[in-house]
Amino acid sequence: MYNHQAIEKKWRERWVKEKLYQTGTDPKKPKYYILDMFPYPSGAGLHVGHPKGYIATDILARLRLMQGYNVLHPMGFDAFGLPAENYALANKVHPRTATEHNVATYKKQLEILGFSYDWEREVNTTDPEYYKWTQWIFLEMFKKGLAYESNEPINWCPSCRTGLANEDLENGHCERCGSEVIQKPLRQWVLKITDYAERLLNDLEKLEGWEESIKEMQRNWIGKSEGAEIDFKIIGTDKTIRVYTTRVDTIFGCTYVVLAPENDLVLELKEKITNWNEVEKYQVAVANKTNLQRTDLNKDKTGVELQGLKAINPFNRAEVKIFVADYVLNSYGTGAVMAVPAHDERDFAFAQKYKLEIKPVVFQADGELKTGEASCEDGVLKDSEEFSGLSSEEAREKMTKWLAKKKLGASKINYKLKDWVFSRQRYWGEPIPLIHCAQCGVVAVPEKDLPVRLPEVESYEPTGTGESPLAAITDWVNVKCPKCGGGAKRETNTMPQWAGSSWYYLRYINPKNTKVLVDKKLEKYWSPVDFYVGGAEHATRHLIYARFWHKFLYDIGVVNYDEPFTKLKHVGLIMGEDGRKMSKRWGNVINPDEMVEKFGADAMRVYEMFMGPFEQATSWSTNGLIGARKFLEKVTVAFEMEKVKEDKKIVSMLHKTIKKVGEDIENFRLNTAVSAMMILLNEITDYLNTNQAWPLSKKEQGALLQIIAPFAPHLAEELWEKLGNKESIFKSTWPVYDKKLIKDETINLVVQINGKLRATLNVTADITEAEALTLAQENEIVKKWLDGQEIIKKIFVPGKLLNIVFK
RNA sequence: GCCGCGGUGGCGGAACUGGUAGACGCGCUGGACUUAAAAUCCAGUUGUAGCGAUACAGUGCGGGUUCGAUUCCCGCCCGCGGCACCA
Repeated sequence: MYNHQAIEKKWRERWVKEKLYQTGTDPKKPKYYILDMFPYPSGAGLHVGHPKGYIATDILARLRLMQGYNVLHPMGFDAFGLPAENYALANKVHPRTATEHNVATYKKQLEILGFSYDWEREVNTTDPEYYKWTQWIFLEMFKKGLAYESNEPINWCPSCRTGLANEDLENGHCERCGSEVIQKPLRQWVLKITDYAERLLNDLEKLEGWEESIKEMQRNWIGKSEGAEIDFKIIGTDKTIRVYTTRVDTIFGCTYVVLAPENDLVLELKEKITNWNEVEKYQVAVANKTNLQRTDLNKDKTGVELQGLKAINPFNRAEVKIFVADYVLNSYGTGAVMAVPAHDERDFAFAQKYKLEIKPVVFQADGELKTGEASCEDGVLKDSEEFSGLSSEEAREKMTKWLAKKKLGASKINYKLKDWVFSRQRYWGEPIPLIHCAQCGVVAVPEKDLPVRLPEVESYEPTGTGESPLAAITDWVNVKCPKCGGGAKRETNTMPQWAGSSWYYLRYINPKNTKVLVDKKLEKYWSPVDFYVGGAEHATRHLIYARFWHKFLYDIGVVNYDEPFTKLKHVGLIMGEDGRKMSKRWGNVINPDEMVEKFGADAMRVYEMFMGPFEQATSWSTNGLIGARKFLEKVTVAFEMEKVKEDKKIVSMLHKTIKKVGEDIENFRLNTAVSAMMILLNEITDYLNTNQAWPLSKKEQGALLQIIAPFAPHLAEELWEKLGNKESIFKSTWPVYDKKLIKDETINLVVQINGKLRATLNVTADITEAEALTLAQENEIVKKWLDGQEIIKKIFVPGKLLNIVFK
């Protein structure tokens, strides 16, 4: 049993003393920027799932270090946010105090796992010298017109008493606290991310190093759709209903139009609506529904006809009824649709319920038409006047042109992506650096006055009226207008947690320099991030926001690349031993500190990599961890042997393993890398036991330690030193495998008969087909199978197999 | 419903661009050591039949392509993740 506690402590101290992991700056060397998503330092501390990603990046970082790269492998903390504030509320301590405490705990926990972070570059989003630049970026956006105030109804969490972006919702519930979100009109700052929608979508194509699943989620989230807006005149008024559709081709089947109940047009038509009472009652009923009721109860469609009004289908002059119904969303498209029940499921359900006409106009090539349901596929148009006979695709193009010519509509692209609600009515966030002046309007805080620091407050309690607690601090709020010098008030909203994490990867490049956001020269060298690793839960928020900010910074000339992360992998969850998500509720939470103390950081590292494919979720098994420890134990025992008696076969195996481990780390296939090392160790141990000597020379023993080192850095250092090396193993050069040695002299040639394995022959690797056939035919089993058969075909795969086919 | 990913022993998982299915680890069984247990070491471990060599079946299900399919194609079933009245 090796003493992991003593060894690990010894080497951690030595690494710090020697500044081993200080970021390399030799300009002649290539660079590698490898980054983990930085954690939010919660009060609960790290759980075993956290380190999985960190271990993997650490292994790759250490490989790159040994391959002679300048490696940038930093860590920091995303420390603004609600939990610290709520904790502060409950315990009457400043959120900063709670945050500092948690950061210290996290650092300690990260330290004992032996990561090669350059802590001199640590960032913390709550540091005023950091958030100065978060504020600066916001101001640049403000100056470019990308930040605007909006009084539109926003998602409001009554429990957190704060506004939320669409991305922060989960089935109409607050993602953070789970309470039901309501719509509340409130003055908010909003960022025009939709201006970047097209680029955010298109540039996904360039990101070859990203997993398809995450790119797909982003595509979904951006939700581009191409269609047309069409005007329906309302008879007897000067008003028109503008609808949005992606299926102009079905317009001859339009039998009514629908407005969202909140559509302003409804109120404008009040005088002409003969059943206004009924309509108004419906509007109120819908307004009282929560988001959840509106979206989740998608079974029964409801609505009310606007009696006394008809609209005109611009294509065939048909008069159609007008409805309000809450299956139409005011926030998407124009808040109005043309209903084609024959070719849209929702319209079909509504038409059935209210006994409205269903008129099919698009047919499949075979003339078939489904009955009892809407047929939504493209087809060939009928009963569509001059457009009859066209395919849906042709029709869409021609009809859109027709609309444009007649000035009755135009083609239009819509996105599901909404502008980003960027303000929070909270204390523990970056103050939005704006000043409201009665004379000058909204004025940016001058750059020289940044950062706008968070003031000390008595109470963190949100006011509940929609104002941030900052609003109560009058001597902070009241300022002079930077423009006119008159009395003015500070903006009291703060930024969402996503703000600080939208650019932190740039800060690591020059964390000590507070004069600029990012040093251009250093940025040119280090950007973009070569490899980025983190949880899939950030696929549609953090990763879209960061891409958005990065593109903006690119546009204003701050950065050289228009995508921040070249390669991205997401880390699979570690589940409890019972296969369920780790949670206090199930009592299946594993504490990493305890595991490290008992079995060592090296064992923990090896085990978490060995568990399964990196991206996949797998269940924890403490027995598995013990298995990893046993492997390290074998390594230790082997290095107690001094005598050497080289063995060709095992030397060859070592070289194969060097090749495999190197390639597997590159491809993040860390489970098979560990397995390959275990196989090699098993061979070595067998040899040691029978021969009482090492099958490898001292130098080869060193190479073995070098490939183990990224996985189990402490133990590798210890044994490396024992081999007589004076310098750290991470200052050594990654071993190069000998191509000649990985070639096998003999192979097991598989002999199949009619595709079934019947024998394996141990033969020289370069055996020819003729030789193989002769040998095979001498084999007793093969002989038996071939007896009396007429061979019609032979397939020979050199170095692999011979397949003999008869009859 | 739509999109993405996946389904292999008792369990986690391996198998390169179609070429020995089950590597490696866990667990289990038997044995050695021990007064005993733990630890360690050795042997076995997909199922069925057989003392055995061996044979047959076998990678969610049903088809297909191929000398040969976990891998490719078609049609299903199930699980996970995301989105969801987005017109």
